[in-house]
Amino acid sequence: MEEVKTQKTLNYISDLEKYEGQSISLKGWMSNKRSSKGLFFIELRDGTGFCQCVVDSKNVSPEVFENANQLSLASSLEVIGTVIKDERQVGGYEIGVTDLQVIQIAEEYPISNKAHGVDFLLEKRHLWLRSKRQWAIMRIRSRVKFTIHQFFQERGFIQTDAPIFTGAACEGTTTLFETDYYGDPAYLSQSGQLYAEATAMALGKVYTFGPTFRAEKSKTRRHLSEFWMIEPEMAYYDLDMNMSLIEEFIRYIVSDIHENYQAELTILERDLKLFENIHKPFPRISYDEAIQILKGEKDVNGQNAIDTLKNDLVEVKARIKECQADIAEREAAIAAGGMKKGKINFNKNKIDTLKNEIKTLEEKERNIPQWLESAKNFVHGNDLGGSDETVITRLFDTPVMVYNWPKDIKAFYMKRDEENPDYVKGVDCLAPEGFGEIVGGAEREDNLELLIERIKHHELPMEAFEWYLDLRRFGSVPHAGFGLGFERLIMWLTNAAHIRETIPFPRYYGRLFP
RNA sequence: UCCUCCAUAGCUCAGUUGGUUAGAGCGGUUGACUGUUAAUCAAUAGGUCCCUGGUUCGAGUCCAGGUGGGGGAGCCA
Repeated sequence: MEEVKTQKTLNYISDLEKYEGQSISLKGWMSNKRSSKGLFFIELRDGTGFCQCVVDSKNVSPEVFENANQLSLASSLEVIGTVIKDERQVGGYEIGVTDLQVIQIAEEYPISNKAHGVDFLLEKRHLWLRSKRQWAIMRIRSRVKFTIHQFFQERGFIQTDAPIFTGAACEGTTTLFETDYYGDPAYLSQSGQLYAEATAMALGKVYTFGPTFRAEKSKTRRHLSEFWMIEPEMAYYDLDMNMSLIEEFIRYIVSDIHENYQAELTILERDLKLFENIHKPFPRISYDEAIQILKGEKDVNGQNAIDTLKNDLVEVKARIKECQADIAEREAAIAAGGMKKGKINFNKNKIDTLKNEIKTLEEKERNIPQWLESAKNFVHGNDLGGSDETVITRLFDTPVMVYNWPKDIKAFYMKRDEENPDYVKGVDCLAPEGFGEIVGGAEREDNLELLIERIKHHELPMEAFEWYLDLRRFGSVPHAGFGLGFERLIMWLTNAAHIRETIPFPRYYGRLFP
């Protein structure tokens, strides 16, 4: 290889403000290029950020100018130039290029800066991760992971890992992935909770943070087959202490992102209302109250769930009419003739965009009546469905905690309510803006006899739970914990359209590659 | 497993009651333009209309079956 002129220390886009007026070298990839006569605007990304590099034929040699000309999308390169403050730029700085060396000219890059379908992008996930939105989501994901550890470590929690191979289904409800374990069947863990209960009895306050696996053939924007879950478990905590911890925890993470990840939130076009409201207390409502709200029997802050939903439907229908009128108008204008080609194309594009919007709206138009029916006809004692959660959280601007659930729809290990034995001390935390359940938790049943009764009632294999029952035989104490779906939290924070965007390489029904 | 929508150029999509040679934008290529922000403008290449069968003088369009995908239900975080 030829001797390459490079500096020994690397400079990064994230540090540009330190180098204002100085000459530096940046190594990265070209994410976009615009040109004018004698001028190239090269958008460079280096992993730490994005920055426009200006190649002016007046300031560089003909060879360097030709190098810039050759660059194709995603090509790798090194740029040497002066850091110039420029308010027009997203990061506030641009590079006045003096030298530019090509590292590799990329083949035709499949991902353009225009719209793509989700399936196509997931097929190219290894490349899609380079796109600006994905970049922002991955950075926030990394930060939240760090912050979660920080939150618990600061409070004296010990991280304990739960096994991934398990011999039996923890809760006996969901479908598990079966594997061959030295000739015996084993399952990929669907929850680390029971193990966290054991380590909590050893270490007091603990948390697990690892992958979990569910073999449900779910095809929704909120499900993955492999996802990360964080599961704190605290000895001597009751339901109220548990709820307070959930609230403090979520507020801590959301506030941290708001304070430190402004640039990423801007790229993601995240509505900042979430961050303004996160300091308000999270409402705690019982299951019974939630049902009353859902059925429209009880208002929240003067708002009625059923009326709100009906109003949504009216608005959707009105918007569809608006779009249709707009399309008709533009089509008539084109048909009338005398329009220039550029203007015709602009209008055709606009029409396509409107048609797309109508498709999305029509899907809502089909769904909302179903949600209305589901809400109105909700039978007390059933579990809340995804649409029911949306209807309830629609009325709040902070996360909402729903506690005290009918025992038959919850897992066997939840502690029964002494005052009302048909209920258990479970809690679900629902995120606003339609993102739904992000936390499920409970105070655990600490009474040996009652726990055995519940295992029998759920027809679970008693022998598989003997070790778990030991936790109640030897110094049983009140304790509580919760599980937080990491990707659901990221989805909510980043306003991701799909949970598949919140993990580098998503695994779900129908996808194992890349 | 059920309900529902969809499959046309590399990508995102139009394509009318079945009718001659299937269109646009983006991306690619070539050219113009010295401050562009998904730049703009001009030209140009690019097609197994998902598969199989059927109806018809004639199917991208209609019918049946299949395959693949989106959204939702169930289940859940």
